[in-house]
Amino acid sequence: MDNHQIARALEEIATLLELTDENAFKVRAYHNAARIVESLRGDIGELIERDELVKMKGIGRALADHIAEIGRTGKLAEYEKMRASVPPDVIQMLLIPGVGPKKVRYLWKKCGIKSIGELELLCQRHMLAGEPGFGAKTEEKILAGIGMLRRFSGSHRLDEALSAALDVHKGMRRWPEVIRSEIGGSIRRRKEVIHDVDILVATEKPEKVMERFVAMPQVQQVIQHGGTKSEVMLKSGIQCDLRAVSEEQYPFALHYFTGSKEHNVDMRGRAKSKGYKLNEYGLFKGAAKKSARCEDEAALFRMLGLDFIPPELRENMGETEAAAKHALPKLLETRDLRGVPHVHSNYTDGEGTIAEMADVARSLGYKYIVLADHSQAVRIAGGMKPADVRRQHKEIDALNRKLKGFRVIKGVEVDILADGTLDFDDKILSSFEFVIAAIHSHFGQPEDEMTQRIIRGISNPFVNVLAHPTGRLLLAREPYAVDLRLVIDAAVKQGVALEINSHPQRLDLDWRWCKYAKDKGARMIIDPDAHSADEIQYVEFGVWVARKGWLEKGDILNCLDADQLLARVNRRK
DNA sequence: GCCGTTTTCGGCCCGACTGTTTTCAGTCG
Repeated sequence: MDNHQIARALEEIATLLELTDENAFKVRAYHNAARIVESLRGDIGELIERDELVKMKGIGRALADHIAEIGRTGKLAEYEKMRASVPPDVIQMLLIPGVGPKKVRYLWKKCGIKSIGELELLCQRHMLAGEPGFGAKTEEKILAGIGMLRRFSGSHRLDEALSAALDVHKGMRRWPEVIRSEIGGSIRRRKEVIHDVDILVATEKPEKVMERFVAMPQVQQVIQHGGTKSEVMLKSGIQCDLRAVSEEQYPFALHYFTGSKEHNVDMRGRAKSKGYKLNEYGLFKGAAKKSARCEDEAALFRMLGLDFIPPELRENMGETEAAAKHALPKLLETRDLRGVPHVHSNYTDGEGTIAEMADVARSLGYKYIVLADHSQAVRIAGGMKPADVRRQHKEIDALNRKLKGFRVIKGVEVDILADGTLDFDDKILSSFEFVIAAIHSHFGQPEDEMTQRIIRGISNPFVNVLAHPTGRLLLAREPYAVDLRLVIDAAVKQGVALEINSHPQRLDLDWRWCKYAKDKGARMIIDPDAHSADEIQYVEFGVWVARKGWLEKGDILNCLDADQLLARVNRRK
């Protein structure tokens, strides 16, 4: 079993333990272990063999043994019986907003309800009110929750959540009661998938702000409406939470509501060990009623002996330890990028002409683009035949003669065919200055076949970059089965860079792999895979991925000028 | 279940909101 499968098994056990009313801290230990295993890069089999899991923080003797058993046998004997005793649809009920393990357990054990459908029926017939802890309002809330669950998946891509958040936030900033405000939560941490929008305001009149918030035109339904905290469902289908604090409390609250939860737990533990109590309202020494003063988040980190931790890093992946040792990376910034690789034109499935794409990139301050239209096999995108390539290269030459201080590099996104050969022969490939290789077909191959296919594809000496290494489409298509570890190792060996495809639908390479790739000596490029001129700005999303992955300027090839970039990649041939 | 520069036992982050409650449990983040 691989890391992901083991993590899922641990999550499942944690959920089962919740339903059986097990010690909450034990439940947390399993959730925590699942997260650790999920973010582990490298071969968990080796760690199991060498019995090194137990050395990791959060995994003790018992969990290490359990993980080993799951890794070897695919299951955990101790929990098989429990799993068999809980009907799978009972677990589904936990997905209903407002329904947690305690309620599910009661409904299942005392009322015999085994599925969301049964629960819905009983609520509609008002047969639940009267049970201890359940009333008419609870029935309404459960029905609303079921409706919400059916209408909305509850997961949204970062670009969609961000634009919904900005829309609400823009309106809010005009209110006279709002002193300052910010979008926090996983959007501020730039996670690729978002569950809800968190907004924080500093104000002296929280009730007034809450009234305005729940009455906003973007609001579809009010879920909660309190004096300092409210939750609504937006018409866009995204849940939006608002918290209000005072000006003095704001930096503490901003840190708290940015998360992640795991980062916060770590920070609070750190505060506690230094004799403080940390919450969203302040940092309190001993039993003090009055908080230490911090004008911003940086001051809060300083109080705890830490360097400022950028929001993207706050995932409890070693950032506080690094901050304590003044060893945080100097993260990549968008202005470090000099050029834009991987843009498409109307030669294939792009909307813009080559000149239009170049113009927009130039107006954004970039020095070059790498045009990379599809090769012939990608019929649906109108892939280029050799004659199209020759025509395109003439057009680029003519354009480059006219452009001053900007360059269009002749590139291609060539398909890796099912057997690992490339869609153009070496003669045509040699006519390009920059070759990006990609998978666009036969996604269903078994893992070892896919892995070998990709490795064979990138071993062609004309290939410079492997595009979107897993092929995932967020919330739409799973990654294809591939051993990314072997692929990254092969890319490093071959001197092939890995793409951080910045299209918000892909964000592939995933940030969780960036650190592994970097440690192995890989280089990355950040590109928008732009199919129209306005998509060039997607590179920002790729920069966020790189930042989440602890990457610095020196890790990214398109922080180089065009000449340096080409000199660098041409060393292969 | 984990963990230890106060601890190998007894802690484990902390608070808002809601609904069903006369003081609190459940849920959520």
